[in-house]
Amino acid sequence: METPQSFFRAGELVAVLTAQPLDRLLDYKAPEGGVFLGAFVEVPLGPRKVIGVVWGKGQGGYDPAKIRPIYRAIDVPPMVEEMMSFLTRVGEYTLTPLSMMLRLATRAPGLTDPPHMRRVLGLGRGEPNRMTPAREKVFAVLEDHDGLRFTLSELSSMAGVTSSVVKGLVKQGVVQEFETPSDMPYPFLDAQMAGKTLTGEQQRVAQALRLKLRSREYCTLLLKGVTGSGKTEVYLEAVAECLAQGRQALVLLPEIALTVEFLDRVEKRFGARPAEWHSGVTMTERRRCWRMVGAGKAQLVVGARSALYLPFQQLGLVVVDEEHDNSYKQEEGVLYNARDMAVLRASICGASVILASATPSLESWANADAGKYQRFDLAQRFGAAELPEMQAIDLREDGLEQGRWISSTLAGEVQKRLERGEQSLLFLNRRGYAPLTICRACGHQVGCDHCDARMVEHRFQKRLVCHQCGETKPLPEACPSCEVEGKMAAVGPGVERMAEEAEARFPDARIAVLSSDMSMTARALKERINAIARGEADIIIGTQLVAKGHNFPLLTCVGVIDADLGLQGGDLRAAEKTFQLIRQVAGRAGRSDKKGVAYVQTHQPDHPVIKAILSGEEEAFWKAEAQQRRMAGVPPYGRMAGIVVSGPDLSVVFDVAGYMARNAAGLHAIGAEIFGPAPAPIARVRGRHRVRILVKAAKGVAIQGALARWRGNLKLPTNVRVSIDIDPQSFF
DNA sequence: AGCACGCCGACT
DNA sequence: GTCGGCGTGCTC
Repeated sequence: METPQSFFRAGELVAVLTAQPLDRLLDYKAPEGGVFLGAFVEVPLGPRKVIGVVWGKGQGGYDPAKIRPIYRAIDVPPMVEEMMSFLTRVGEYTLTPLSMMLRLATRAPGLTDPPHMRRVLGLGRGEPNRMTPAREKVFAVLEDHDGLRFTLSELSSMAGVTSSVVKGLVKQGVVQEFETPSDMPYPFLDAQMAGKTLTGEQQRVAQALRLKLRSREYCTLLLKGVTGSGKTEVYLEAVAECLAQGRQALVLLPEIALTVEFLDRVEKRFGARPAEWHSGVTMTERRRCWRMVGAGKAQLVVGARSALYLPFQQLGLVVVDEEHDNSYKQEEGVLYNARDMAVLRASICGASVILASATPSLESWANADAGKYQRFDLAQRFGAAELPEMQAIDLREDGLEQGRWISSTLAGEVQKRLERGEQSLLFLNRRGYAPLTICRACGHQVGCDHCDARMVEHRFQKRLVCHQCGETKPLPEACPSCEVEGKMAAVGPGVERMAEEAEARFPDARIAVLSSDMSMTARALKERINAIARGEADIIIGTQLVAKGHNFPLLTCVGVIDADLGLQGGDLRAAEKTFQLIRQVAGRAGRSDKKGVAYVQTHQPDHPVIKAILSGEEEAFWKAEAQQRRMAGVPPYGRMAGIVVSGPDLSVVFDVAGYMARNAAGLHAIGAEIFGPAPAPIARVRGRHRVRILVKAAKGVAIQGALARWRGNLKLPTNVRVSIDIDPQSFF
């Protein structure tokens, strides 16, 4: 039955939301045949045709003579009301115009195209004029796969003949061309297939998750499991339950590199691969994914944060794996945290959320502590009995030589592993060769011309690279400032320089560097990691890439080169991030039956965070950290917003920001505090100066309204932009 | 976002 | 005199 509001007859006035940055709805006339609420449509806008969604009944108030009809409805199922309300709520929360939200939800290629067809070949009629051995092979393939059809390249490679053989047969009509929709349905995922045998603990947690799914009511579950405890196997049971209910499931991963391994696991568990959605998939594949999800025909999607905006028809479960990972925070365009928006989306459509991590974010820990999330712990490691032993190496005692970063104690431990044929991992969260290049004559530091960042030397590429904007330039022979030649020097270590030191110290060892800037596809990277995991390297040198969920069964020694690195900079989350990262890296050691040890090089072994890392007393760490934040009134015990004012002229930008800070009565009225303006963490990006204001309010206060009015009242000079980041990731 | 309209500097 | 810079405003 059509409810009165859900269908509009031809000629009726409807409000359409377009993906143009208009920030309001436009009225159109419903087309011939009418349209449903939520229908994806093409509408005329000025001289163009743009995509839109029927958002409700017409608002009126616009010259009726100028109202044009909807051009046509697009051949995809209408947006469900849950999705419309999700986009509205995310927009309100993040202070993003609704049109921009729709843009996120329609980021699929060829949405307005008619269904793509592709040419496939099957058995035709009659006999070929002449039978040859090559032709026989083609017929053999077609007859073996009774009635199945293949593309030209599939058929010729399966038959082991060139495509011209097949083309010749097509010409005679004995092999026939057919048209078939090119968006292939995804293979069926069999939720009834038996999974891996679970341990008692895993089974108990899996069963609890299944029961939660069965209630079909919104809930968020925090699944905390130490590295190697089988978190994935456990939440795949929840996925199985969801699929068995006929609902769709979404698994979010923080990094593309993790998807390949995850796809394999899904295939083992459900007999086929799920849909994939992230920046690495091809246009055709994206199109297929979006359309199949919208048609309710993709049972499971594995993807990056933007997969949250896919047009699910009946979403039952969202898993946010490695939920503490800060790459879930979108830092450009629409500023949102995918972990939090996953919870919002699930709460709107009665789905469950599983937040999985070995080292949960303080936010999730606090929500579980407050009873908002239900927490499940997997305490036991599968196989290996315990977490690696943690040992501090006090760099004040175990001194380092100039230009060296591996202490003699750590070197000795690595040497022992080499002799035993075991692997060692040296962890340093810094890409490139050296983070800083200075002139020994005048002290000049080489910075990026467009940003405020220092250029990082990448010796493999023989260039300096800006990690902010990607700009590169050759290593200068002479100082760009004083022009003295041959005095440019690399200062500080990056992974490439660590590799150099390791090669010098362990000349016979096979050394592999794993860093996120190695331009590799996800598959190639996974391939390399697998090769290393099989034992094709003795010493692995890596950035935080290695902390994220890869298994190295032969690894028994982890060396954290600089545990103090993350604690500098005074960021609010510095302690939490350092704690999580080092715990994650340490968890790489001793996964199979061999015991692992993690050596943590530090100048401050008595620092509370370093002590918590070493002792492994997580609950104590969290309680202490929570207390600190509660006292400071910062997230998750207070609300924050970061306002970045940017423009090409620094003094104009500062004037605007200063004016904003002084004229914020509306914010003071709701009890908010204002800090700044101060230069933003990265004070210049691509030629634009950035100045930051921080707004802090009590937890219960909805600051969006006041912020929106504050921004709305401004008359900004041209070229100056103001962006508001609710719940910013970094604070200073 | 695009695209047109419109008002001021350096060219044929 | 005009070509074209991009600031401003509009799109149902």
